[in-house]
Amino acid sequence: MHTLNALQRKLSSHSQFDSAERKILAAQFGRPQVFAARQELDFEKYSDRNAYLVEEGWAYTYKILPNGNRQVVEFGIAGDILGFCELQMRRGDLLAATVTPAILHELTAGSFAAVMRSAPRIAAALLWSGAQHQGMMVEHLIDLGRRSATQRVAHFMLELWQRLNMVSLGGKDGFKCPLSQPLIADALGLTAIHLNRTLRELRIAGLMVMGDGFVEIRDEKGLAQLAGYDSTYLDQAFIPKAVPYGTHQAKVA
Amino acid sequence: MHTLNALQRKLSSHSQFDSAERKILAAQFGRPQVFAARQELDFEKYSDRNAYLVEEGWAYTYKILPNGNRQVVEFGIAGDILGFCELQMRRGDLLAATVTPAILHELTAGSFAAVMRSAPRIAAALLWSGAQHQGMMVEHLIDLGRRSATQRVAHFMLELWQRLNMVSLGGKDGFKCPLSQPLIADALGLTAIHLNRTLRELRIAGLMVMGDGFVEIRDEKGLAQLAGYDSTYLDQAFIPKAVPYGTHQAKVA
DNA sequence: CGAGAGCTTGAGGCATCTCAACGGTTGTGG
DNA sequence: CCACAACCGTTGAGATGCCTCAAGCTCTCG
Repeated sequence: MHTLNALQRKLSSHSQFDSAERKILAAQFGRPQVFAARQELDFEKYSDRNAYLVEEGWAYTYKILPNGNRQVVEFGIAGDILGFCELQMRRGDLLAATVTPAILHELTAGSFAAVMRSAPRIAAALLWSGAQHQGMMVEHLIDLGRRSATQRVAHFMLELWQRLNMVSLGGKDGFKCPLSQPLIADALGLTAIHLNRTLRELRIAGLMVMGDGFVEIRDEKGLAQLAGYDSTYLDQAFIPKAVPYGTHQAKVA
Repeated sequence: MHTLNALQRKLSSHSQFDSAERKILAAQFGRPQVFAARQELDFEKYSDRNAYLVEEGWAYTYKILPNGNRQVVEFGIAGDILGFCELQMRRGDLLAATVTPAILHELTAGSFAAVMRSAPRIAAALLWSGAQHQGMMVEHLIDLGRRSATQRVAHFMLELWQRLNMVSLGGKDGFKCPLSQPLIADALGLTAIHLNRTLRELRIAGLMVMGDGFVEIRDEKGLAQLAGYDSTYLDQAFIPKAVPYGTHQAKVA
């Protein structure tokens, strides 16, 4: 039961699980597999569709356009679930791959349903995590739509840092980051070339330095102001007042 | 029970509801309110957070950046739910407003929980709709990140047309569209000025015409090819094979 | 030792933005 | 009923942020 640490760590800021709940999680999600770096992930590996829960390492989802352009939709780190929406819906054009060597749990629609059914508190935590995920997508949208290149990079790095800190993978003044410049560029809607120049600007401005697989945040406040960064959409403290979805003891007319 | 038609129409492509289920829907979601055009919607109207289900009319969610720029996140038409993720999560910076006069249902976290609990098939349909919604956000992301202005407009219009058709609000060769050019521009990450020129190009190319509150699709295939439009992410036919979330009769180890 | 990938820099081009202006429509208040 | 404000749609001219093309260097891997 030493696996599934990442998901529990992430959801723990929402609620702690007891041993029965941990058992359910382990039974349903506990099939970790080792993947090499730069390996494609198949959302249709079996007859049914499946999603991936990241236990360790980095992965991402992306789409290739007809003209060959690539748009990275999201990066998955420990505790993240990739392909959740593909689980619900046939959608052949969204692809996924690992960045680094990674340990992933393959989730099926059935295992998901079982968890939602039998462990209401986990279900609520997963929905909370889904809402957070959607908040990130909104922010990503704004990045691409209305922020300049420097703002995008600053915002992206601050968000990534906070996400890593939420699963104890960040450092005091930076974080390990295996993402290549072409990969980040395709997430931010930029050219790798322009991203490179933007990173240089941020370095010269004394705001942040990226290199050697590490991102060093030199001036958090400066970056936050530049990016208009407001982290409430990742807020861990908020717990909904109302009964969370999935508590199935009561009957309602 | 003549209200809530829009949601049922939208979800009907996923599954049909019986009279008991319709009763639950009406009891929990059936509090329609009339709103004027251009009216702000408050996600914190009551002590608890609330979302809005669109019954009739058009609305949208957006965010204002520190520099005054606006990014429209999504447009809501009949059957759409705005602020779902805000229901889960405190997030003060996302705003919403009506475009036209509109009839909206105010949804609370509690009413949502009650539906999820007591009507599994509706819960499954709502999750399906949520997945579709997320698919749209992915496509929106790609619009902003990797498509040219003409491609964005073409893609946006085709998607909107299909969404309207899904709730029987579209026409054979176009649709009524109350969105102003500044509004669409802020959704697509463009200037209103440039959007205007882009629309002219599309008109001259014989692909589509927008004017007088109507969008006329002149060459659907041409637009689809230009935009790289693939509508599978809105596919209505797909129904997941596995047991949907929320069926709570069985117990799982 | 060669191939492939990433990082970096230079020079030129273009898609889109900014600033500016005008006419039409709608709503509003005196 | 008129005057005015606010918003929208449209067009022009100039500026610029980002892209494209091109090249060289480094590192890793087979």
